[in-house]
Amino acid sequence: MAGIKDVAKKAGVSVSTVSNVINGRHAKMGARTLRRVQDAITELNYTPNSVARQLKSGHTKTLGLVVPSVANPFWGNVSQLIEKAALKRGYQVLICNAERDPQLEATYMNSLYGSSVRGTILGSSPVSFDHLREHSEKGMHIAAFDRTTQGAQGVVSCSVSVDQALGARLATRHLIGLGHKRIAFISGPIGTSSRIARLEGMRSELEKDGLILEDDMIWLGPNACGFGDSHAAELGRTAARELLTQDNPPTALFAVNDMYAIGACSGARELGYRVPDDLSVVGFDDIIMSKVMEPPLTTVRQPADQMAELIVANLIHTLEDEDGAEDPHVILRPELIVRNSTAAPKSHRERSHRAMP
Amino acid sequence: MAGIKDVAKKAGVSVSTVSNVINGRHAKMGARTLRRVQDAITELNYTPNSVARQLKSGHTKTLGLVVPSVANPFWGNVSQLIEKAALKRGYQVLICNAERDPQLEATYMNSLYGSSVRGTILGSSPVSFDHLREHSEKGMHIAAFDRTTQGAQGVVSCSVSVDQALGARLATRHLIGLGHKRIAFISGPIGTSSRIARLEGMRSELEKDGLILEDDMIWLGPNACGFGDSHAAELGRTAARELLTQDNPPTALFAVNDMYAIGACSGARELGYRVPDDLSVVGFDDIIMSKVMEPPLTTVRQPADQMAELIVANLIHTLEDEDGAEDPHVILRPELIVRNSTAAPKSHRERSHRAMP
DNA sequence: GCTCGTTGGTAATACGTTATACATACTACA
DNA sequence: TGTAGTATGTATAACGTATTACCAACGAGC
Repeated sequence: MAGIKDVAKKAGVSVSTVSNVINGRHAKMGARTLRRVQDAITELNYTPNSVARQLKSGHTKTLGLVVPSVANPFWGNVSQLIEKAALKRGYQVLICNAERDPQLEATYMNSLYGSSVRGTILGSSPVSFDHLREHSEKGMHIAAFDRTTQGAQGVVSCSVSVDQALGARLATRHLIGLGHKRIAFISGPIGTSSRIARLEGMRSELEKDGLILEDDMIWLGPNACGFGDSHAAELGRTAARELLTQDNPPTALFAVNDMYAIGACSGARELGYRVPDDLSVVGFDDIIMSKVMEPPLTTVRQPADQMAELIVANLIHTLEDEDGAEDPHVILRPELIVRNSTAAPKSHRERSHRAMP
Repeated sequence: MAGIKDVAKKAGVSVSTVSNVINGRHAKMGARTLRRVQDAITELNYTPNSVARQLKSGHTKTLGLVVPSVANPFWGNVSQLIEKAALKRGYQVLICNAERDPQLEATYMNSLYGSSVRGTILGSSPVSFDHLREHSEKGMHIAAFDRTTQGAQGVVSCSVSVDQALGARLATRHLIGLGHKRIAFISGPIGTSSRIARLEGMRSELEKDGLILEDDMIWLGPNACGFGDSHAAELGRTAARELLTQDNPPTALFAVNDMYAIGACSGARELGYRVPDDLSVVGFDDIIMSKVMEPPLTTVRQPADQMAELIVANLIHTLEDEDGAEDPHVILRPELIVRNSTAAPKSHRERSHRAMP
């Protein structure tokens, strides 16, 4: 309610002087005047209106962050890490839950652009970037998080991601090493580039051993379902039930992320399967929950804190310097964390036993 | 980059005319002019600058949301529900992770106020509202979520919460009914009103049966620790380890929320305890994970979706109508969800067994 | 022919802040 | 005394939009 003018009037100085005080330009200012202005500010409980401020300056110290949904613990965690990294550099962040919906993403992007945001971080999103091209052309800097930038030339200014295919290969290799031959992949709708990469990584690793990823070993959720991430665990549960009740069920599951994996464990248990004795499960992400659940989940870790730091640093760099980040496209190595949800398949163990004595 | 002026120039009309088109006031406007303006808008790829718009109109259709941390799945979920409820009514929401820190809360509140936000929803926060009084006086409408409004007269305009003490009593009664006598309470730093209410609810229910909540049955985390919610599971794990290794350990745990409960289960297992055979655990919130973990967690459900709807509706109502919401302070009933993490204590079962035959 | 209302549009101003350029008063020095 | 130099402030034009008041043209009714 109180504006800079009110402060000026109360202190008996000009608006400009108050502005100078606010912005720390009181180097060459009378001590008495400075004092009076400060008193007036506290007395009127004055807060500068940043809307007006940014209208003037043309840009905000604000980053957009578009994620599938903060209800998914992975993205909730990432959001917080990104916010912290941004805050450290004097930037705020606007979080948007786009539910992997291109339409929604575009809407949010428009709204961000209208709020003078000129840099936004895009969490795992649809393969195509076409719906965002116009924003990029208008001057929005887009940073891709957790996805390749394939098909995004010119619209994405920087990116940070784990090598998705490698992560999938590590998981698959681990399962193959344990003796599994029939391994299923479970995921929701596979419309995003990171999910495709994980599926293909798994397929290619299997093929190295002459194994083939059959169609009945790929579970991609109900057709055309627009579920956000809130239902991931639920879907994982359904996936396990359907896969395990079919003829010739898998002995191991590779889930596209930890929430699906956790749900799958639950679904398997309901059918009387024990994890890992009767079924091995590998996840992706290494969310906090994975360490703490029963059994602790074998999973592929994404170094979320490091990724958050990098993406924020790079985006701000491209925003502030004209010449862009020195290394705009970072790909990190994921790490396989072996815990207790994986073991040799039953048949294999029995064979080994017989062979042993 | 393209402003309303550019559109006007391109269409050969005045700025005001374009403004009229944008805001749907083209009722009595020449079809040809309208057409030209619309063409110019799409051609220039024009997006209205909402910063300028709100500077003019003085207020934004934006709500603040201050939560401990979206990295906690409960708050992540709540945030998404609140965002959805707000969007439905044409409002955006700004999410802030304040880590239960009064200082940070005040900082965020200032920043929100400076962004012309005049209504914010405050997730479980410190007991005292003193640090927010000044904002309330400046005209910020504050809605309390998941907490009582005690000590908040005049600063909070509406609130939605579950009856925290009742929830704790339901949980405690359930454990007492199973035969537990030595029940521990685990929580992080107990600086928030909802946590105090849960602790006191438990204490009072125990006393109904002549049971006393000893000091060594209350675990409140490391002294003066400023942890946000990211570490809740970790803390729960530590809690269980410390409580179970002391003399005369508890037979049941009531955790202040599900994340602590899940962590506690993990910690107990590491010590060789089986849940629920050797130790019963009850949580609070009923996050998605609770249903899906092993064993499924007995917990006190907060109807998060309903709460989100109510708080948003009430806050917007007080914002738009001068006379405030008709029922500004809603207290809902929590519900005990009995799953598989609770059972009769061992001693009790043995006694029963001996008595049986 | 005159006023009046209607239709389709324009011009000007305000919103709260910042930045630029300029004004004053005082000091130092020739 | 005049000139330059140096502190210390101030006036004012943007920023992009929304609103208010206003204007022109054109019939219609008197």
